[in-house]
Amino acid sequence: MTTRSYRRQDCPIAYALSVVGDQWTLLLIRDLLSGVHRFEALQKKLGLSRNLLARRLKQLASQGLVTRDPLPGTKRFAYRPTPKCEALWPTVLALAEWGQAWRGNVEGTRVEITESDSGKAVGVRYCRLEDGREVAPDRIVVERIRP
Amino acid sequence: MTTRSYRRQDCPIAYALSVVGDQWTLLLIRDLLSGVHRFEALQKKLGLSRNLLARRLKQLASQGLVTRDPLPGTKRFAYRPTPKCEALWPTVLALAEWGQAWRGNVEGTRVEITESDSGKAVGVRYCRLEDGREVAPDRIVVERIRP
DNA sequence: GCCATCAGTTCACTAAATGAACCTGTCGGC
DNA sequence: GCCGACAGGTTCATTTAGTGAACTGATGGC
Repeated sequence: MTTRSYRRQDCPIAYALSVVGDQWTLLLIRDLLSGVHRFEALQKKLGLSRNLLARRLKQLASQGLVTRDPLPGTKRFAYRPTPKCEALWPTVLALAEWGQAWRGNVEGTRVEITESDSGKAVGVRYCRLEDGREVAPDRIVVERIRP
Repeated sequence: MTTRSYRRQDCPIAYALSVVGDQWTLLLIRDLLSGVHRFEALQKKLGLSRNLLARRLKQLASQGLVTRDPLPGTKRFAYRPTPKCEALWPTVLALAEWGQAWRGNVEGTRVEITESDSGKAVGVRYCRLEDGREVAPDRIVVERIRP
């Protein structure tokens, strides 16, 4: 990736954006996470230039977000998300919730999150780590701690 | 903003990224949300060109994420986040958590989320909407519902 | 053997970001 | 009432990044 000036910022958000913060990467990750693993399929689904897709995949591989696995018996490949990539699910879903809530009354495709066994609706929220209870947005405090 | 091809995708994530998905916007929002409201201060803190900052602020204003309020008695302005912008807190904090967890053992600045009255640690997690109980990541199912 | 598909690469072109200089208005000092 | 500093921009030349089309080369099905 490029050496943007914000990479030098000492901030986990800046770090995260230096890895996944360009125009296509989070959309690419959305598709990798939802089971699209092949070059052609990704290119067709996203509509970005093959050129750039190849570059992005290399970058993601070099950052440890995807692996490039040869499909057995062929010369073809599957790009599979690693745990580092899967850990972006909450980010992607937080974006999806925001998009749904604020895109106006466009009746488009929705993203629904449910609990696997009960089928009950789930959202990306704040939780106390201690006991897993939800905390309302107006009761949270965000601090930056410098080492 | 530009008319990138992914804007035409019918997906709330693509919509969200069409608004906040470029290189600087989420970093800009991080600072707006943490109380930096002035043009000069934002430019110095972020280090992006004044040029581009002016453009991004206009775009964010036109999308309803910030207001440009004249400061009383002066010809100066404060850029303040609207509720639409504040609704991006979970996205920003999910990115921060990911950045912290995966940037390797760099001992840099951390972002800590706590509950205001108890001071207990809080994280961005999945919660059942019904009763606000945390749901483990391996028990969630994500579906796209087409209208 | 032939055409289609997959996984790229190369290249010319366009769009966007960068960095520096410039402009205007205000305030404070003197 | 002149000077410098600062806030909040705009303009412009240069650099960098993204786009789209064409090309390569290996497989695979029939």
